Amino acid sequence: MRSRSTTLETAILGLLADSPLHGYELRKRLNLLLGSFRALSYGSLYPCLKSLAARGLIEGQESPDLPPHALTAKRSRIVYHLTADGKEYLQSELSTSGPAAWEDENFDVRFALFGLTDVETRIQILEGRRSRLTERLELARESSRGSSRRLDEYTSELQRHGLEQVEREVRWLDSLITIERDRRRARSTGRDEDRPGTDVKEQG
Amino acid sequence: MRSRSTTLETAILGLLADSPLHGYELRKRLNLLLGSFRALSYGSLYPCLKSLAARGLIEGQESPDLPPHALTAKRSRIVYHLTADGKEYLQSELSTSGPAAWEDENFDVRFALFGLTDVETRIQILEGRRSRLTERLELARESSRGSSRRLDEYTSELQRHGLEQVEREVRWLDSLITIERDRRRARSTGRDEDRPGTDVKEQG
DNA sequence: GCCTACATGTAAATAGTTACATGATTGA
DNA sequence: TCAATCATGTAACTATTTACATGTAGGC
Repeated sequence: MRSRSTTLETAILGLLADSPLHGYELRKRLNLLLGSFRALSYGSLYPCLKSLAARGLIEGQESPDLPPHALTAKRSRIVYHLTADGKEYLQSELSTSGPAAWEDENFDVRFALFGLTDVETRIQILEGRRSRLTERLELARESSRGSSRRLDEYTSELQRHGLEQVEREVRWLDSLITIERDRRRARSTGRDEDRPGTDVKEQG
Repeated sequence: MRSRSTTLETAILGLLADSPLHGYELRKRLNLLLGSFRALSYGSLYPCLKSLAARGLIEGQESPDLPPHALTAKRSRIVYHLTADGKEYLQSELSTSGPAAWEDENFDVRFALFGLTDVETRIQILEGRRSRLTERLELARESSRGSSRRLDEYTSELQRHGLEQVEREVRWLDSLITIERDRRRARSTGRDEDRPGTDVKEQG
């Protein structure tokens, strides 16, 4: 119970907001969610679930219903669902748009949960992320100019490639920002509801 | 002295192979080397230097020479240089090309030190890295096909973007592999020396 | 006088992974 | 019967950052 990563906690709460799940299944979804590689181990997942349960944000109950074709119950699995406190906490987390939301460690998870986030917050996070990346590009170019000794062939190729990847991500963000701004506009000219998220996810 | 990351150690030894440096300066170079962002803190650097010194791979001495315009010595700085053991160790590290060399944590450092690595090893690392990435692409595509429930709009966009970045890196590796194969060919048809690296870095 | 950069270092906190321990179920 | 997948969990280890502690030197 020593780790208290908001990243992992938010990801778990976000998935549980969709449907109740047990640890094993949760892990698979999490690995799918977070870029499909970057495996998360049980050693971090289960302690985190315990911690969330201890704080009353989720509740677990040993699965009562047997799977369709099973004769006896499998190894008892603990299905977790969000409590009212948990829902409230998740919504308050998802409505923040400070620097924490667009740093490397958190951005992916926050983006993956955009379906539960309102348009205004989505735009703020995307713009924050964008300025974070352009700031990096500035620093990198500045330090490569200011550096007295010029770099080794391979080192400079590594840097060039790194910068290119970041530039590409900035363009990706630009296209996303455009889309979200259009959505905001469409929303304000149409119905003027402002409930978070509910009308954003799934339209096909 | 509790951390023994080969990544950081190799990076330090690689930089010291070029010229002796003190910790403060070493950190700046390290941050330049490793993609120009991803700052490394003193809290990991200094303990690592101590550990390397304790194992006899590097040696530190309080700077004897004053900077040109100084009246008194600045706060004593400790300039580290590679020992004979350190050089040997570094060369043995740089001649390995196993999976460890192409995993995420190590690849960048190994690539940045290609100037001290021989052609054959360079090619093996690049090819290993390439197959590691294509393996990931396979897994990701497979799991997205096999997944029963289709993904949320934002989640699938995140995945699409992630896959695109990896695909791009594969093409980058392809071009590097081509270059290195040409070099190997040029080398074998020309002079047939096989000393590692010395004739690869700096030709302008 | 104060802020920035230089310079070295330690202790505690953070965020995980790996290896271990246990055991049921399913299919070849 | 043997391996793979399902399922939960703990202890030890790895690697790192953050905050602290200390002090010098140069510019405004």
